[in-house]
Amino acid sequence: MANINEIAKQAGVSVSTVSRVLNNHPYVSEDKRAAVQKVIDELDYTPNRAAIDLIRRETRTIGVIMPYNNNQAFDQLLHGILNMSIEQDYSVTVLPTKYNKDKEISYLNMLKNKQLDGIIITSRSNDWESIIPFTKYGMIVACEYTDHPEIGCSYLDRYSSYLDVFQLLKEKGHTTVAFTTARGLESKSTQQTIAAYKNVFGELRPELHISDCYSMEDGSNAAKKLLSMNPRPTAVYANGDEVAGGFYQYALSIQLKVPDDLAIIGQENQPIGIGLGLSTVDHQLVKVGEQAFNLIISKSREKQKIPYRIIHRLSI
Amino acid sequence: MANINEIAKQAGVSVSTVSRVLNNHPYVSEDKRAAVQKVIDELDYTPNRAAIDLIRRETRTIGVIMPYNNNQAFDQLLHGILNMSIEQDYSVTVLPTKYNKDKEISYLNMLKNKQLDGIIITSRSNDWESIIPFTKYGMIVACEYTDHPEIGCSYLDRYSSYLDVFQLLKEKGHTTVAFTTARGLESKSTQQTIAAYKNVFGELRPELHISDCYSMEDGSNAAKKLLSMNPRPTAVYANGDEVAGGFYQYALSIQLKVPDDLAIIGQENQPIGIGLGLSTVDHQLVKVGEQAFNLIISKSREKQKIPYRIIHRLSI
DNA sequence: ATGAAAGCGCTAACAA
DNA sequence: TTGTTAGCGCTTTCAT
Repeated sequence: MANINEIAKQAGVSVSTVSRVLNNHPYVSEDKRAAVQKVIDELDYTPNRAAIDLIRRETRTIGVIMPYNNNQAFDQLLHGILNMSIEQDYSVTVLPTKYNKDKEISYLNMLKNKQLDGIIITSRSNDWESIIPFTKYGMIVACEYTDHPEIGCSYLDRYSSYLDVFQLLKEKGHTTVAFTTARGLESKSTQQTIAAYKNVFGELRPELHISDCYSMEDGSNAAKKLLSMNPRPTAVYANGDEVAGGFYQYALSIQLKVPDDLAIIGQENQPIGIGLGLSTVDHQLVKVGEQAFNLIISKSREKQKIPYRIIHRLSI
Repeated sequence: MANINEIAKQAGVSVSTVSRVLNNHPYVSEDKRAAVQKVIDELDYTPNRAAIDLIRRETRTIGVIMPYNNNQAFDQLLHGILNMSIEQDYSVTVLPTKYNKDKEISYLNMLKNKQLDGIIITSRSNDWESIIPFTKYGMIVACEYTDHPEIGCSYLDRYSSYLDVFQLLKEKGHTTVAFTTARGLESKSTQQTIAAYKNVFGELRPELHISDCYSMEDGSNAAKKLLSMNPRPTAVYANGDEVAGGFYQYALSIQLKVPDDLAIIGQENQPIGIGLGLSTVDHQLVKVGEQAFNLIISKSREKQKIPYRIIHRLSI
């Protein structure tokens, strides 16, 4: 395809003038501008983005590190990020890690080679010490809280949220309450859940915590295990509405009534929870994503807490 | 950050030699190679990607046009695409359109300005005539069938699949069967559903088709409408397992038994369907995505049909 | 208001 | 095996 020299030649002007009309600079006479535009249209010319990126030292592209894309929570985050990227005319590149440390680092290197202006980390497997050196090359924003001043944060206060829910359950008279998590102890959010639990109920009997829950099916399996205990839990806090849905389904299948026999509360206000009428705590992940994007492009390293809200339906 | 000239100077070699070690070219003596590598490590140097893209005329990045990211079906496609992109060391950029025609065209322009090597269209609002001119600038692959030879296709044979399901339902003795779709008549897949329906059942009473169904809640609402008809449908083919789940939920809530009073079959083998034991037709969207990606990077304009499979559970 | 020219950081053809 | 050099397509001083 034609380049800027070609346009300049055919329009009978210099490349600088062409560049000026391309970038809407002032101080271009109307006739020259028109002449240039005419040739641009005729030749169906578009400036080469790589050349512009090279000279401008920016790509207007940001990357999103996420373990999986086929997961409701990460999907909500991504959705928020995409919302803002459209408004701000940025591109976003998805960087799936499956929690592979090396992969994660290789993605961070895209900052170093100027392929990306910034990276949003929705979940990570490397520790901050390995990540922070890359802030030298571009903005890094996390969707979790961290003290490190180099990292901007758009986060939800999981601990408070978990505390709230467990307290609510306790107030309703539940003494044996179970909960599920996605990852195990290597995950900060699992650790926070456990801490909140202990804060409210004193101690945690290990069998009341089931990890590796992602789908409705996982929820059903967890319910099966939990509800065969004696005494069995009277309430469960699931790490997502799909998992909560699995609990609901299994409970019904063994003639337990929700919430009388089993109280259920999920997370993230997902479609299935709406359909099933499950109470949930909405961590507003879409907003978390939107805010993360805002931090990136405003080059801010602020720590921004996004409020959660408990949505009361009929399952607790 | 340092550039290739800096490395060359400090290593006491020419830039070509540096370039050669960077690209693992043969004909570099071991000592020079070592010297260069040493400086590269010391200076923590990484080649600038924009410069490489500029000269190579490729970005190793492909774009994925999709209406929404927060949708199970598109998510499966994206998942497949990401699977292959990791293997092939490509980046993928998400291009959300919300079915906005202009936005869609602006994304296609990223091919023209060399920002993207190729684009996968998972769903579109522009007609092919507007899209095809862009094949001049890069590969375009669609996740639907089209005759146009310029467009590679990784597609599912929706018509056959719909035909199969309706036939199955008919064989089971159902005469009044309803179905749901996402979009209305502007969508080819809706048109195909209707055509298959008419092929099997002769005519379609308009009230048996409900569009704009995306979530479980939409499914419940559709069920409410459908099941209050007289005579009411005895089977429903939902355009997704979440929608099917909504039907299931509503049917149970009014004491209808599945499948005796209402047979339900969904699509895409989603977690909720597994949890609820709903029969479904799995269009293998992950594979469709993977194949689309393969077509793009092998620069093939083939038409590849991905087989579907009906998964029999207990809801029909 | 316009143009000449010097890069941005890299690759590759050519020469040695 | 190595170096010189001419670009890739653009932006941006600096003159004029």
